[in-house]
Amino acid sequence: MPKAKEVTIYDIAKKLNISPATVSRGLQDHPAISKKTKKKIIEMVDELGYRTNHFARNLRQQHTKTIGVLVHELNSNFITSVLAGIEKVTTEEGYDIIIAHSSESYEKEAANAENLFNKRVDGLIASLSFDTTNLDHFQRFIDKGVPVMFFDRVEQDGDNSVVIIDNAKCGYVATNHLIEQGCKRIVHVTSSLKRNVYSQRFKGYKDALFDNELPFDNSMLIVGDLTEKAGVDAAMKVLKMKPRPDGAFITNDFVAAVFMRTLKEHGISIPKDLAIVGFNNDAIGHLIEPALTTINYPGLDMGEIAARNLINHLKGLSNIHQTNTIIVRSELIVRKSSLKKPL
Amino acid sequence: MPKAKEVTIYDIAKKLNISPATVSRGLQDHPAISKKTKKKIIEMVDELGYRTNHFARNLRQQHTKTIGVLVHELNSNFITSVLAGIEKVTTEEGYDIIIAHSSESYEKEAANAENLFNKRVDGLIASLSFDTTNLDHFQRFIDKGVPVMFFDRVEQDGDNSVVIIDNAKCGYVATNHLIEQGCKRIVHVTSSLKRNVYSQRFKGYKDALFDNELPFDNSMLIVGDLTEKAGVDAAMKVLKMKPRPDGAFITNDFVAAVFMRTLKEHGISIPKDLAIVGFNNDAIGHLIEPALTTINYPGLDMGEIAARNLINHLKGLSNIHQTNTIIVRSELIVRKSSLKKPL
DNA sequence: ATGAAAGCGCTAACAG
DNA sequence: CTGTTAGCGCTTTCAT
Repeated sequence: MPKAKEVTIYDIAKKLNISPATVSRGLQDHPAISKKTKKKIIEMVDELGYRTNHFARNLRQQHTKTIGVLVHELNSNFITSVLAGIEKVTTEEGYDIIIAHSSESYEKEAANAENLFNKRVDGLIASLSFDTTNLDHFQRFIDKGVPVMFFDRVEQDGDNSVVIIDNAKCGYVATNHLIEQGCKRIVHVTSSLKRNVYSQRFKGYKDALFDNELPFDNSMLIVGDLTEKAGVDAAMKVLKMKPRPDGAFITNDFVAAVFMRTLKEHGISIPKDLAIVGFNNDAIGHLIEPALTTINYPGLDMGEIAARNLINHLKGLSNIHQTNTIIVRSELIVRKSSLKKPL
Repeated sequence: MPKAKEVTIYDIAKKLNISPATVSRGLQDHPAISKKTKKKIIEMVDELGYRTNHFARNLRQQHTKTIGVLVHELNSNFITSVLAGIEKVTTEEGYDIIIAHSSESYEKEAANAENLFNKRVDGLIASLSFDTTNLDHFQRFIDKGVPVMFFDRVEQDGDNSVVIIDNAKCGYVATNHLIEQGCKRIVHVTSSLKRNVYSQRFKGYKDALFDNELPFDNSMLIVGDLTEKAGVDAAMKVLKMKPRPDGAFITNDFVAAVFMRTLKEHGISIPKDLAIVGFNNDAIGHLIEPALTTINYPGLDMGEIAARNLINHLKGLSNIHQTNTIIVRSELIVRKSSLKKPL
């Protein structure tokens, strides 16, 4: 195990017969350093293989140039696009990110928040886990003046800064599309209504029914988690309902795919007997049969926007607390799973 | 923006009328500190809301207690399970991880490696990107004595420590299964044969053909990347082949799903006309129709093993360079996409 | 069982 | 344009 000593700015300074302070300044492209010395410094850096010691720098500067990202899971298209968006702007701006995921558990989310807090991230971007109901674990950040941006799964009352889509509108559009296709009895398969995204989609769904003078009763609302089992259970429930529903608006593509498969296994024809609209535009959507109508929303943009706003705030260029809520566009993508009528 | 001053061990020391050194030792559970003072320290920590400054500690100790994880992508089941495995043992051991992904690009991989190197991770776990052909960017780690564990996508010649499955065997088993089902003309859809995993699966495929006295020629090998387009292209190629193949061993479930969909769109019946075996056991596999026969391998275990070995090495408990290659189990999961005969 | 003191590598205020 | 100096918060000999 070779143990080559680390090169420091002192080594560079000595070799060049200048002071460490000058080296430090040269390295940061400080305006008050002559081009000549800068060049000499850069050359010596290469020659000696110097690398900055971030710990020394952070210790000194009292900030970390890293931002924490707290998500519920990593395994969806949507989340990975958000991550990509965040990554894009953070690396542009020279920030690092630490990604933590909570596996949809409140405890883990709180623990991760704690950990990121202790790591002293300069800012935080978060999407809440499935069973998170209070935001106490973010209080410490706020108390210390560490800005927090929430995205997608957020707590909207309160004065947090959030980046979201118009979930109510999406729910409305999805449901309305089913109605236009001739559906009269549309179930809604969703997840915990305590989470903003689901409660709002539900609201949009109900509004669409109401506006079209279709009745709603509670048996048409099927709540589960987002697992495979939830999809199967929902399908089994629907199979037992009389009269049988002729449409389903499902809050998640994966669940929709499972739901569809299960119904097909029981001889239901999609979309003829029952039309389906999902949510998220995940890759599975156009691999299953029939291809899944769904709501698309731009994870990449959400990530970029969240990160951009956070960093601008950090740089003092803007204040996060002024632009409280940012809504990004979303759209219905029509595929075969919902088409009872020809286009 | 409130700016509450950070609490340091000096504050604790002062309050307790002891020295900072004692506080430091108390915090690390040093044996030479009395239970009484330890207790007092812990209490004061809670009272003042002290949190360790990792930068000061790292600066002093010259190690970071973080390990870097370099992957090609985040968006597969397999990778997220590996990550979960790594996370499990690293958190147990008090290590942090920094995840970087290269989007299958060599440049990004090299840049990420560089970045992790500069972050001074204590160790590195990596799976190579699609078009990585040389390992120069890891040389710096090795030179500095920073241990590196590769998993899955690795470069096997050379004396790197790797955690892998027996890809050749998997290729053999998959192909053999198709032969048992009565397939005579089996194509192999795969990705760059420069990557060990693909070249070995290819080898297994060829060996199985050979052992069963089936001919192989190059038209049966279809190489692409792992995108949707690759799946479509492969299917189009197969449609034009005469005589038409009656089996396909495909190195990736997603590509297999696209491949299957495309063939079905062109009137090919699966598995009757053409049987398919995929690889990875991704979630799509049992959502598509017919459900996909595939090779399952335990990402979680691979992650745990890689992390465990790395950390043991770091702790001096074992030497990574002795146990060069670790092979974990893998298995064929038979579903309908390959079943020409009843079970 | 505890304390004093030095130093990890860097930056920034101040001085020139 | 450059140097001097102090100090960020922690750990770790070496003393006691």
